[in-house]
Amino acid sequence: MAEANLFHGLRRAVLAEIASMAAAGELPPGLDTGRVAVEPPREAAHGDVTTNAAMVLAKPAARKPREIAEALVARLRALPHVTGAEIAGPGFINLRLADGFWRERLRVVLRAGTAYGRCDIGAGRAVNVEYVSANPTGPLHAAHARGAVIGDALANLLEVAGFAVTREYYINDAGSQVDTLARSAFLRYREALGEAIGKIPEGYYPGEYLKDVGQALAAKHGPALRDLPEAQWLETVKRFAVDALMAEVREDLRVLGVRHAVFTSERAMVESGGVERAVDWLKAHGDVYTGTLEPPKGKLPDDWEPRPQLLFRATRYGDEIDRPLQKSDGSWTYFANDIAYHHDKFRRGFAEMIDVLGADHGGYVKRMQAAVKAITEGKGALDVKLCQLVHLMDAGKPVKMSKRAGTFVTLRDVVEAVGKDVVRFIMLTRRNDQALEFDYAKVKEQSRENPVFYVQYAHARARSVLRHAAEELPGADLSAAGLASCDLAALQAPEELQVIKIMADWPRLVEGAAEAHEPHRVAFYLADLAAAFHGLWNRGKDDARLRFIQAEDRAGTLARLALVQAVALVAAAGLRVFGVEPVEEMR
RNA sequence: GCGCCCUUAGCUCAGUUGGAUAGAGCAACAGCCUUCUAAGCUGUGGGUCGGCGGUUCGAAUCCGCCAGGGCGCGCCA
Repeated sequence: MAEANLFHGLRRAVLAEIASMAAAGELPPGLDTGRVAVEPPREAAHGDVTTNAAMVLAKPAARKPREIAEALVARLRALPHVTGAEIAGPGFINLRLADGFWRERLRVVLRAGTAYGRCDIGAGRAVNVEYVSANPTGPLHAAHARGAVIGDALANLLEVAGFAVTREYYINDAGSQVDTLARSAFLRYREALGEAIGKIPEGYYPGEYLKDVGQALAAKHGPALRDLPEAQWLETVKRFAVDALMAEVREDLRVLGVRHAVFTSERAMVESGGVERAVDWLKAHGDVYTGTLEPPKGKLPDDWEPRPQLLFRATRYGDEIDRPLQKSDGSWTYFANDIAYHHDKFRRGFAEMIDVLGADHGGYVKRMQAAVKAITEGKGALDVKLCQLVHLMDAGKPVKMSKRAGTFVTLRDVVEAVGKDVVRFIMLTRRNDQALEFDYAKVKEQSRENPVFYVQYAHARARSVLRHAAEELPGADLSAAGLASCDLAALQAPEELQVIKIMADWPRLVEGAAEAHEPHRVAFYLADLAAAFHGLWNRGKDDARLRFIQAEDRAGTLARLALVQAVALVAAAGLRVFGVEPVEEMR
């Protein structure tokens, strides 16, 4: 089978020519070619392929870029499929490839079918992607959807790139927030037993959703807990409430189409001695000491007093200050627990870890990366994807939310309003570290400006043509495999070749996006593919020769259907990375 | 006050890990189309890449300082 990423082969060909130039004495031997890039040029006008080889080699070879380029371009011109090679700018070499070469790429797409774009840069390495990890103190709200979708799409992308991915959710069920949850649930329990509880006091979770938990507690325990001192009901109620809310969270995630393979309980990890294990490990490596931190610069916390405490030597691993592991009451800080959690991930075989977190964790990244470096002796790597805010709008007006009043828009509200596929796609139309505007009205609009619609429409349009063709050409094999072996000579128009070139770039895009951990690149790719396909379609309006189905031209029709089939395949492959169902028709 | 992230066309955003004359969609302007296969098409104008320095063949991209916005700043998670 032909190599999916055609630029790999081209790069090898360029390097082979460089080697033979060295052998012929035209270049010094043993040059480092690591920085030689062979890629599509930014501008289509510059040809199909560009390489910076002459410029990169100029310095080590002590030659002028253009001199090297002259010699190299003559050799590249002789390569198979190369129809043009020229030197441009400061020493770029631009290549043009034969139309026939591109037509053959179409067969590569069709033969690979739904597997087109898969690659093996991951080589089966284990990667742990942790995402959502919201506190189990309430239903997921709209902002959680972004992290959920980014994490899920990134996991899909890494799978396509050949990694062994584990999707993980960290349940923060150990801290004081779940104590607050338990007290709030207990209040609702008393309410369910008929007591008038009045206004929910400050410091409790006011959300209506806790009424159900209170009802369920009352149904299970009757009045048995009501008159006990807190110490005797807290554990029971906490566990019950956390379980109930995690069930809600899982349901929210299911509605969004997000499924984690592993749920790790912070509490279970702490109770099993995970923190001691991790801290002892750090102690043994000299990364823990008892010391007193300088007060933070600027405004002091009201109750600041210098206090010796157990510290992690984060400065040794690139952080600004050393970080506390224990609170004043001797219990572990959240950070200590998180070190233990990442230690645990590493022990489970994950050297590569990705945490998808909210932007409010920004100040936390350096210390966690320092900790991962320490706890894995430099063998592990942690990438943190911070997700910026989502601004919910409706027709340009902000949707009102108040966390204090407990009136926030839930994830489920959003999914019910526009559908999971729209939520998923839109959440991926911006880089994770940029704020995103989510406008109910705009995301449902059926227009060029709405990328979900535009991309889905391209897929639906392609599928529609194939359905139509099946009626026009009874008995023809219009499957991808069948069309892969038809005569493609009719594909001559620049618009047709342009669509093929974009599809030929899909494997390269997957590699780059997977390496950079940037699923949003897929959204922009799909929009480009859709634009080229719609453009081709529109050209068929004025130029009948570009219409896909032409009764009097069976061979040409089959060739164009091969193109259409490939567009459907690639669009579907991209949408599946997003966990979005490609639609057969627009409704 | 300190740290992290962000700043690209009037607006919304890309920019392939340092490449060429910085791109796309809206909006604006100028035409076309009014019916086919499915909710239009073509063209034009628009930029100090927040600012100033530095690194080098080459910077939106890397480094330093400054400005503006967001987030965070021991005993919240």
